Amino acid sequence: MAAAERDWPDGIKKTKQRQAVLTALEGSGNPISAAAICAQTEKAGAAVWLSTVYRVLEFFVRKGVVTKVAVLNSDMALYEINRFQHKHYAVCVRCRKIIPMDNCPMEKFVPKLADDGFQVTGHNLELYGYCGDCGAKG
Amino acid sequence: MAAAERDWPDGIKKTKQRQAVLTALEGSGNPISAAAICAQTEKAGAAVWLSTVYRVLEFFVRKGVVTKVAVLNSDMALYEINRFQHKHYAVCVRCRKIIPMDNCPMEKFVPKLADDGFQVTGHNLELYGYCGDCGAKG
DNA sequence: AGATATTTTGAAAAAATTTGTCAATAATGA
DNA sequence: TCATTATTGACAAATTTTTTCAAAATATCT
Repeated sequence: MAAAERDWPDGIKKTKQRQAVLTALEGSGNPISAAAICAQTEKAGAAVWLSTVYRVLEFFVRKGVVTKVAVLNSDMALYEINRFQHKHYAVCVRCRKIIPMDNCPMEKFVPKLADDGFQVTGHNLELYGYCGDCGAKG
Repeated sequence: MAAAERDWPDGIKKTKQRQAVLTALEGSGNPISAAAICAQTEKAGAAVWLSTVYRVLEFFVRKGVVTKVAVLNSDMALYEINRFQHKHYAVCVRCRKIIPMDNCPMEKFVPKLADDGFQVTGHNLELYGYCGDCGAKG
C-alpha cells in the first residue's frame, strides 16, 4: 500500500479510510468517481463507506491534496490526486476513455474577459473527440 | 417571443415547450440550468415541466442546437444555445458569477496526447478565480 | 379542413448522486 | 494509558436527473 508508507500531508489525521481513498486515487492514473473509489477500497480489502469517501474527498480537496475535475457528460464528479502540475485530459466521446495531455495552452495565453478585475487562479480544460481505437471503428 | 419567429432548426418538431426552452436559453447570455429554464418558462407564462425541460435539452444537445457545459463545482448541468462559435467562461469561485471569455487559447495550439490517433472534435475550457467585485472584498 | 398516425408532454414516481445526522469508534496528545 | 477530539459507519434525506405511461398536441395524408 503505497499511501501507507508515503509522506503523509501535514495537519491531516491519518486514518485507515483516508489512506485507502488516497491509495485508490494513486492506483488510478486518471480521475475517478467517488463510487469507483469506494469499489476500489472494497476490492483492496479496506472497504470505506460511500458517504465517508465523499467526506474524505471534500476534506482532501479543501486541503489541496486532491482535485475535483469537471468532465463533460459525466454524471458523477471525478477526482484525482493533486500532483501540483497542470494536467488536462482528452475524453473519447464514444468509449469514455480518458487520455492525459502533456502540454497546456494556457501557459502563454492572456484571456480577454469583460471583467478587467477578474483574478484567474486556475483553469480546467478538457478536449473531446474520438480515441485511436474508436476513430478507426468509424 | 424571439424563438417563435426565428428560423426553426430543420427536422425538429416545433412545439410550444421547445420554443419556450429555446427562448429561455436565448434570453440568458450565460449557460443556465434546467431548473432555471423551467422557472424562466413559468415566468414567461408558458410553463414547461422540469422533466420536459430535461428531455428537450437532451434532444437539442443531440441535434447540436444546444451545448451542455461542464462547470466545476456546479451541482447542476448547465446549458447554452450553440452559437457555433467557441465560447468559454470564467467563473468566480466566491459569488459564482459567470463571465464570458472573448478569445480562446486552443486556436493556435497543438495538444500533446499519449494517443496519437486521438481526433479532437472539440474542447471545453473554464477559468476560475475571483471576479472584480469579490477580489476587491478580499 | 378533417381524420389518422406518431410524437411529445404532464404528472408522478423512481433512480442516481451527494449531503446531513448521530451514536459508536478510532486517532492524537498529555 | 487515559481522555479529548475528530472521524466513521449506518442510515436517512436532499438534490438532480431519468423513466414511465396515459393524455394531449403535432404533423401527415387524403
